[in-house]
Amino acid sequence: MPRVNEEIEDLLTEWADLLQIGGADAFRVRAYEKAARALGGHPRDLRDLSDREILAIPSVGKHMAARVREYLDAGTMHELEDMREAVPAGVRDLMRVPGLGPKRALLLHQELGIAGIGELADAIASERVRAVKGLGEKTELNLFRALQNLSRTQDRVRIDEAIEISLRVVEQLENLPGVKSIVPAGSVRRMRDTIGDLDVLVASENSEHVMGAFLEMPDVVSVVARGDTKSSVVTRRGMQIDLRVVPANAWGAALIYFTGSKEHNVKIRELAMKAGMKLSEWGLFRACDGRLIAGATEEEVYAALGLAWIPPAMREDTGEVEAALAGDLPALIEQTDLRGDLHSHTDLTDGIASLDVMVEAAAARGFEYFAITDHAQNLAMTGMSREAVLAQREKIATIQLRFPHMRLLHGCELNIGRDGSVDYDAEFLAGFDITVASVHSLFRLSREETTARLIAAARNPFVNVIGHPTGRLIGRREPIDVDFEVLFGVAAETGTALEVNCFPDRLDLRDEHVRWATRRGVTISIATDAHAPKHLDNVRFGIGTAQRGWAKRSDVLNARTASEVGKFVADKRAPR
DNA sequence: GCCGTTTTCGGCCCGACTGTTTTCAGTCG
Repeated sequence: MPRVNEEIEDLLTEWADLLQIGGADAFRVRAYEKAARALGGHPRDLRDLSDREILAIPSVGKHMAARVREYLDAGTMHELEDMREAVPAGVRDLMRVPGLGPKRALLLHQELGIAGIGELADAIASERVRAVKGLGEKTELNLFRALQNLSRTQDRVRIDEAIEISLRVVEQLENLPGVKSIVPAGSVRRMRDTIGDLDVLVASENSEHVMGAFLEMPDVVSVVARGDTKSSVVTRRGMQIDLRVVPANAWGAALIYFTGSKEHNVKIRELAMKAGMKLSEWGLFRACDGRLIAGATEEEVYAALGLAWIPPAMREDTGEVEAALAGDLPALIEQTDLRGDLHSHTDLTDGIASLDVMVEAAAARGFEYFAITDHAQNLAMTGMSREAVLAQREKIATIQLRFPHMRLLHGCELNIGRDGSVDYDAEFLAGFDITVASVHSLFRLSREETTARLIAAARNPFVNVIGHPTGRLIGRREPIDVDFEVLFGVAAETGTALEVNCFPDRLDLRDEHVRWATRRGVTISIATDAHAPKHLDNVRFGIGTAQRGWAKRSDVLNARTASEVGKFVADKRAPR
């Protein structure tokens, strides 16, 4: 169930859409959108705020505050109900079709009585759309394609796939004459967990070659837009790729613009405006005479706005601009800060590589320590018996001799039972250097039962890390329903770390939960859960997720030394 | 509808591309 903050965000966003369809003033619409975002992203639960505190939220004025209050008290916003009456259901749905905004959605409803995506498809099939004044054959064809694409790309692409596709585009274009720089920008650069479409930025004084090559890439099935500086294509699997070409002196400004997010861009453009400047992808200019102030690098553009350089992962307008203005941007965790990995598997359980191979792969990455955490006995089919555990421990002791610079930790991934209990008895658990405990079953329990289950595990003195705490599998399995505020409180109190699992289809905890957890004082473990040597490279996705959650080095367990990790474990085991 | 250490009224982010237009509205990011 979403937090009340998100419920209110959804309602005000819907309200903004309905206003837009009704032809309301664009700035009024934007006021609703801004308020929706401000309320949805507010760190505290709106139920816990006084009226005065709600009114103090930026972009929330007395009208919005009154609506929030009405919703909190009565569970409804009566004016919104009225709006819904006025705009036929389904018209708003039409706006999901790329190429259809509020104006055309309303036009299609007024002229053809269309009130839904299915009806739109029928109207296109019977060539009625082209007959509407202001639309035409081309528009009809574009809408047809957009509808086809919509069904194909319901699912966003995972970050790892998106990076791979971007790099293929880069490879095909980087050696063309005149290309000075080329990078994937957009949400890939911000390391979002899933990606809608790809943005690639090129620095070149002459866009002709690169544009031509882009439009003719083998994977391209249709060209959505083509221009001198900007083109968009759709690939065979339905992914849209935008290419933007700018001169080198605008590189920084364009990189900011094209990295986004949109909300971040709007925020810093407002900042520029207030300071008598104008920011666009072409540079930062003096408003009075249009003179260029900055543009070649991101750093100089941010600096001219009075901001430190903001890491791409933070650019979501969730407070980073304010933090940069105040000069207290956090120093984010970097991949180079990580000293080891605290979650990995071998072919003793469900990994595909032997202990030796995994250890060698970890050593090759320069780790100072490496925990082997194969599955505990209760995991059907693959879990380790006690004998297998002890045999592995002996083997690790032998291998350790070959790796004097990397401390091997013998750990285990425990299974959290329905009641929060884990495998083995206390005495046996005490033999491990560290443990990870994870939910591997019963993902659909109630929030109460799930929360109780996880806090019971967290209170176990022999549980050091909760692995992939929500169990989500992106695009395949919903997260378990847990009261995070309670879980984070207990994790902080008991000295239990929560994992940021680096698998690109997990990224669990996710970005916003990392931020919430670390704010509550929870330690996180950025762990690969590697089942093969190449999985150790997934750490960059975990780092991206942690950065999106504003995690600092001090928040991260495996950024500490081996002896500090040992102390983290010992402290929890010590009787209080 | 929100906001203000220049303003309580008059502003509000910026530019590219498309299609159906005779000069620009709509959409997108």
